[in-house]
Amino acid sequence: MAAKRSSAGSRTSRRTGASRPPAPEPAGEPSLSLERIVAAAVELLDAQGLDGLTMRRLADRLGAGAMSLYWHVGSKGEVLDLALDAVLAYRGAPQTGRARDWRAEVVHMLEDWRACMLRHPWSASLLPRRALGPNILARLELLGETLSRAGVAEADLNAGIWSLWNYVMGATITRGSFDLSDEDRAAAQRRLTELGQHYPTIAGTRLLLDDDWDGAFRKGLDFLLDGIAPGR
Amino acid sequence: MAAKRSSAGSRTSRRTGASRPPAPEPAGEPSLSLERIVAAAVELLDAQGLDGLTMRRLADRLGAGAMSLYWHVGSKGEVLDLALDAVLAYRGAPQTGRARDWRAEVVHMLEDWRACMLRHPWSASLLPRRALGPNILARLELLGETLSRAGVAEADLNAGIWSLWNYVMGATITRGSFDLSDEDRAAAQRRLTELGQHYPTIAGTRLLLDDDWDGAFRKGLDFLLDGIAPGR
DNA sequence: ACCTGAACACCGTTCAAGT
DNA sequence: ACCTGAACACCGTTCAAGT
Repeated sequence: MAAKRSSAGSRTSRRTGASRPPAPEPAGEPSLSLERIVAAAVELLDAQGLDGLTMRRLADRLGAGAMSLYWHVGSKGEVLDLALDAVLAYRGAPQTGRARDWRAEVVHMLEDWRACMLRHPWSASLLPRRALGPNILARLELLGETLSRAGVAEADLNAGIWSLWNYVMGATITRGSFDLSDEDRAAAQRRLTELGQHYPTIAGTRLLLDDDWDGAFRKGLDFLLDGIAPGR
Repeated sequence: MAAKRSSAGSRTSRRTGASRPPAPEPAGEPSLSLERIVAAAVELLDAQGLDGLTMRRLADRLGAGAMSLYWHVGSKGEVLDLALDAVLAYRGAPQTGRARDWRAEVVHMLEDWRACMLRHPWSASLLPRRALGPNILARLELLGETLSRAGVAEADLNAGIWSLWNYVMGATITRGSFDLSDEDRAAAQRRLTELGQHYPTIAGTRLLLDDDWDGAFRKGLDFLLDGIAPGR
């Protein structure tokens, strides 16, 4: 009953529905709607990054005047909230016939979460700064439910959920940022090697040149899960 | 020999040194210098946040014209880099007479790291996006050295370091962001309770109202350290 | 109900000068 | 060597109108 609480459906264009026959995409600009705005925002963010999203540019891309957006949306922040939630829906683990390992379930969901954010590199750094939309809450719920089923004590449940959140956020934000500057990373490692006497350990392990991001993510996640539910 | 490679000392005002007697702070504005600029930037960031730092406002606060900064600094990004590094120096653990537990060493350094960033709430979200300065590298080196001493296998060392980095970054960025909006958090939890049938687990554990940030940080860190160096 | 242009109060940075 | 103001090409958002 409390299903359609979000604003997503309330103001969208009904023009094509009621008085006219549902003219099949009349070739011209199909006029504004929340859905179109959010979709265009995601495209623009993917193409140009966080700084690339500008109300003027967004309107341009939609063939509208800059101020037309403000009828559908309260502020630029709202556009960001909606774009973020749009990008984080979870389809769930693939259904094998058999009941799934709790650990496989958690790993699958978190790797998918990370993958979603890396596909939209602006999203990771944005997520901790904005309100938690329904898609994010659903992921947290799945996490809590699965850990609980795995036997994590009630008193440890919140700490377990947040530690996984923290790990995934930190890993993805870092990965997304460093990705932009392979050049800088190599330069940093070069400087680090020059200064070998100051940083012998991490110069030796070539910390800044380690390229196996996916493997390192999985490995750290295993460390953490080992600690959260030891011996399972 | 490669010690003073950073730009920090190269262009600073020598006015008070050579031709004049070292006039003891002549009451007027002491003119610009990299040090003064960085110090003012940190103050401004602390007071107004990331969006509050503006080249014009920064110059204003220093009693200079807006463009004067650009003689000392290449861009706004450079100001951010320097402010960030200035804020992350590590004094090391307090020296007790006895050799320190490796685990206590790691926990101390990471809790201090987190505390530094929370004292300057703009810093956490900035750190993963910018180059790694010497203070940050020194912390990573300490981490690697300590884990290695604790017996973590060479092959696991980078993964161990990065997983701790990820955890600390995620935790601190999240903490710093949520701090700004207790109101929103309460509202989110209220909505979450209303929608109890959709999110029964995290509604039950009151995930969004959990206020013991320090305790949760420590608990998650213990999970992770248990996984990185099991049984020590 | 939906969209618009002009205007306001800002940005970071380039440039040609000043001292 | 150090600092400056004017100017350029932008921002998000308010407002008073248009249809």
